[in-house]
Amino acid sequence: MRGWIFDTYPDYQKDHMVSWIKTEDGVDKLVDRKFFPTFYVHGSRKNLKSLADVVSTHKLRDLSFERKKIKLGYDGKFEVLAVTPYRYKDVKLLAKMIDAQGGYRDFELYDIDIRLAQRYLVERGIFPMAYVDVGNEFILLDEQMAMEYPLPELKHTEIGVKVGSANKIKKFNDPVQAIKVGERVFKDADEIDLLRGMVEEIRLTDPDLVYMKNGDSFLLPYLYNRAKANGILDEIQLGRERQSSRPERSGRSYFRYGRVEYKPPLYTLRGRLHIDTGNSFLHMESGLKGLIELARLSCIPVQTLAKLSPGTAISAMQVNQAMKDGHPVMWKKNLPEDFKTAKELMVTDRGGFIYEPVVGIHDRVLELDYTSLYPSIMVRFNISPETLKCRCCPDSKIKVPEIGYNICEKQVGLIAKVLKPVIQRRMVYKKRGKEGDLEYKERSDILKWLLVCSFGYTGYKNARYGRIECHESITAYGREIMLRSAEIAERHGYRVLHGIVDSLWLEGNGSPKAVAEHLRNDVGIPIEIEGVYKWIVFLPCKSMDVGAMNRYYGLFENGEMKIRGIETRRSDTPEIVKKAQYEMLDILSRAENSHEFKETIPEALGALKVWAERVVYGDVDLEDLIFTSRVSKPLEEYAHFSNQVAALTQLEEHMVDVNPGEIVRYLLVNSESMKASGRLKIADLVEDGDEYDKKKYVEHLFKAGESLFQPFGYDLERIEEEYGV
DNA sequence: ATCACCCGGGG
DNA sequence: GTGTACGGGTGAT
Repeated sequence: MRGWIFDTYPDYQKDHMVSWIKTEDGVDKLVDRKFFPTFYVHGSRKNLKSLADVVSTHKLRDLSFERKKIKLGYDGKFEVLAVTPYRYKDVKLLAKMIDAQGGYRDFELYDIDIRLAQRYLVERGIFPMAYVDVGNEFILLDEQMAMEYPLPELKHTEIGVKVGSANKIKKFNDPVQAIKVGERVFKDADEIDLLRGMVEEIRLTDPDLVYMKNGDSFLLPYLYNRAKANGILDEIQLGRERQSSRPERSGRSYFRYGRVEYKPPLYTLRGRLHIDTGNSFLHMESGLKGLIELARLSCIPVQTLAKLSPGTAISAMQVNQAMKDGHPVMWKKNLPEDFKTAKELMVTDRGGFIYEPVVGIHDRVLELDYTSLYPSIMVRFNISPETLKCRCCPDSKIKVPEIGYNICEKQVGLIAKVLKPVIQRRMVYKKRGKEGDLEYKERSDILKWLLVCSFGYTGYKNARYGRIECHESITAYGREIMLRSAEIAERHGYRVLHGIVDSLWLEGNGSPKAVAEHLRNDVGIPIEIEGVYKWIVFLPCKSMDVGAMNRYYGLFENGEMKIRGIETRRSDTPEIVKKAQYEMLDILSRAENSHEFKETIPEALGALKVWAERVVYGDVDLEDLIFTSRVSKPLEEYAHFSNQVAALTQLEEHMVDVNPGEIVRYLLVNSESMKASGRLKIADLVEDGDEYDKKKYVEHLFKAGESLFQPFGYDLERIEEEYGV
């Protein structure tokens, strides 16, 4: 049988691996009962010996002493205890027990926390969506690094549900009103019939992919709950075989980069791929073809990958490379869950190149970006945790600028091995994508995110293959390159207006192409002309009179605008403020230069005044006035009576639980009220004709005007005076 | 003035 | 078993 490895996952009840093979005429389920993961423990000989005695009292498949290359970048072997647990779920349990036994100090554990499917695929030498011949074993008819690969035709459908709730607060207990499966709509019937109709439609149309918006966060748990309430839970089968209605992993709130996030329970389907189109970052960013490309590279099956972040994927690729090189993977407890872009990370850590912006408007500004500066540095200078300050090349000719660390000359580091092909693939895909092929654009887009996040995963001390010295070295090279670039630009007649990490804004009459070409040749890292602005405004901090690093807006020669840091870009800005600010920007976009820009300001503020009038006279869609905000903790932990507290209080009265990290939506009724019900109204309860805090909304509108025009003498006070209603 | 708390990526 | 950026904003105390 020939086909594509469509999905792979462990069955923790039966302790075998399941693969679904998509063939020309259907889908086949394949069970592999011969896969049993082994993990390794390293410690002193004495400790290992006594550990072996303890561990051998447990039911195991195998226990032995072996020699393994546990040090990355070193081929010498060390004695380890190899443990093959009896059951899949015992890997973590035994590891925890052993770790505790050694006082969290005596033992180093390896190959504990690798996704089983990923490990299985790597050990079998296959990968997701690989074309294979399946007999007694997998015979690969495909290459993991191939840039052209055949893919099966995949049938897809989308499920959507209309909830019959009394008000707009959707609850798990509200009955189903209608269900849409692809083009079929089930409605005007008993709830049981609606649910059965959906199941039957899925069975008949037999899709490979099931898209659901908020499938994890609402739809699937809701449908299971309704089926249960109607006593037909066992009939709800949306996959290609029966499965539990319980999620793969339960929901949880967790702390990530200074804020609380909520990850809902995750639901997978057996034999089909469920993709939550509302919650899959990778799918939203790139689409199915991007997901498939990354699944192939990372050995994370598509359905799983759809729920993960780019950082997790890059980390998986590093793990795979280590496994292929014969290195067991050190157990890394409590990895950061998600990614942060190089810009975010670097600006804050003060490691990246920064040239404080010259506040105000500037004409004819050239923006140059190194698209993959940090990944390129890692590859070019071979920066990796094991190559940096390596013992084998103390006199290496490669020395990190400013810091002077030596870098290995003898072997290519893990990070470079992983990133080099990613950079190369991205370049090729990007080119083809620009020629109009959407599939290549999707692939290029997903690899872009991989590259953007790769630095965070190498520089961060908590990352699996992270090392603080890597972080320092990459930024040191980055600064050197950017300073040199600025110098070269100046020789071309430009003046640096602003610079940050990998971008430069230049004012002057040089030739953009000539300077970019010069930089490309001199630095040897791809640089791109982001564009030439007819004009660009760098904004100051509202409180102090210094340039803010990431607040600006400008108009490119092609008519597009680039906007950063102001209200339109924030998720907690009500729609009406965004609309008003967009309208002002739209009016400004007719200005060809700074002179015309300044003449246009009154017209833009006039438009703002119209929005303020609408607010005052009640000529607004209440939906446009809704604030959206994420809550960071449970109600009782808040110290101040903020809008979030008022919203949470009101929701609690309506018996709605909000997990830390989830959002609340509300209409501001009276910002001065110290009572929850007086302060605001939950968005789902808002009705036509509801009153709202006109004064406050007008103030928000005018603040959005201030954001744009503060450098031109229009502060809040003046706008209120001249354009107040 | 100081403290508390939220956002940052894209569409 | 444990820590968690930082600059920029708004709003509460």
